[in-house]
Amino acid sequence: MANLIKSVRGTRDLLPPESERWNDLEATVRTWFRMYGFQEIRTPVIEDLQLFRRSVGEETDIVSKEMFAWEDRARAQSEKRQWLALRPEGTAGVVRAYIEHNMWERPGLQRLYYIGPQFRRERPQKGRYRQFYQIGAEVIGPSSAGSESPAVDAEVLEMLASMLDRIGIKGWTLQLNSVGCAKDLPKYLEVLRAALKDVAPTMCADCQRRAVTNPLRVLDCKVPEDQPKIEKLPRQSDYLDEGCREHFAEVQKILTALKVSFVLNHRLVRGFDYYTRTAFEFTHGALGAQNAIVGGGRYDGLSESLGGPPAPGIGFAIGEDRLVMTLEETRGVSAEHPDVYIAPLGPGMNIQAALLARELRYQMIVVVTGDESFRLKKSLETASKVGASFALIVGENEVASGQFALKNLATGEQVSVARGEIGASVKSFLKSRA
RNA sequence: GUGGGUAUAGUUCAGUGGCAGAACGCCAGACUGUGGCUCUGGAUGUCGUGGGUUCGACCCCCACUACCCACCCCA
Repeated sequence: MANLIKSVRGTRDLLPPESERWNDLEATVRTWFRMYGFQEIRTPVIEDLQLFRRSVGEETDIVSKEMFAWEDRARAQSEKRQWLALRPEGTAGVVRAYIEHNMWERPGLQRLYYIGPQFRRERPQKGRYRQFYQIGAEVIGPSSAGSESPAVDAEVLEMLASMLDRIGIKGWTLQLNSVGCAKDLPKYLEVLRAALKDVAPTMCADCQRRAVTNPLRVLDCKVPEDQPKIEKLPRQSDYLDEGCREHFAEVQKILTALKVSFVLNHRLVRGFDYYTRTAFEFTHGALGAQNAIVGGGRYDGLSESLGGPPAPGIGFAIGEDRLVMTLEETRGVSAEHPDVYIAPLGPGMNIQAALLARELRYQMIVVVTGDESFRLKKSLETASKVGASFALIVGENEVASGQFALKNLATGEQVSVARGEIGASVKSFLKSRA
């Protein structure tokens, strides 16, 4: 078994029963989205590489070194050369679709959600995969539709908080910050750079590098010795312009009134260039080093930077892999079990079993069948191993008489039931148990 | 991209410079169409890959690869 083909680095298979847990999770998330008027959008996994360069940002780690990208061979010889990429995040594609399909012409705000895989060529570790899944949502639209309102920020955050509660995530923390806007950010960066010029050389190697490439990331440093120095750096909150400051204050006011708990973290920095004003993260302690389960923020200039109309928006992405991981800390895994295992007995009985199975399935009963070649002993053994509630014996005698042996595998009790009654007696038992 | 750890049956893991192991799981049987419990039997490994040391390597050495964890980054 040495040279079998295996799943490639950073990817994995989701097998039952874990896959069922993912489905459960997605089902509750979908209904919760619906309660807030969100509808699903499905965009391609492949996009034009330029999309991510222009939205996430050329200089970010994600775009500069973590993308799976290749040149489209069909066009390589023509003038219209094109580079394609597997999407590393979901917002860019949604905003691209918003622009491409003139969605600003639709009434009101667009409330869109998506569930799907994202790809980043990182070194895998706990809670970090090269193919990972995000549950994301965006609220986007013209300002006239209210897209810039702090009420939208607050609603999105309140939705997330109650969604996490509903899913059963205990002990999350919401961290909140305002990262400024196109008007005030350049000024803050200037001040920060100036301050770092003196301090950075005394800090850790990473900070020295970040002071040049991405000064905001210095705020995110975790090296203990650097902390006092970072605390003395100028704060972004002191450089927000009037509008951003009021906006942020209003978001907090609503959240407080709604009793959504949060902590302000003026050092919260996000990794994409498009974020403006409200930025946030939901973190959870059970995840090790990769402790963010949700990340998001406002992106008021993104549409325009992609050549679209002004369309302020706010969105987030939940790390579904990490969400499931935190769930496993608190809940047990429950497997799916068939209601009835049909044990065909002897030549020709596979056909009879198929007929009966269809009748029962039409009554929404979960049916799995054995094979007529099996000895009854083996069929019953398999039936109890797969966790079926009942075994239904289908032999020549039963077919001839129309009376079938239905065995309760938990109690061992066996009854003879007329063909038309099988579904009803199975269902009444399942109902009594539930 | 950098550092540390790990690699033996389907799974979780023992193990010794001299014949490859356990538990669980899987398959079969304990007289005909009755499971769970029990008993008996069985299969499955190039001991991650490639080199080296040695009379002899699963074990010692080197390289590679993969996985895990951390840095980095982020969901």
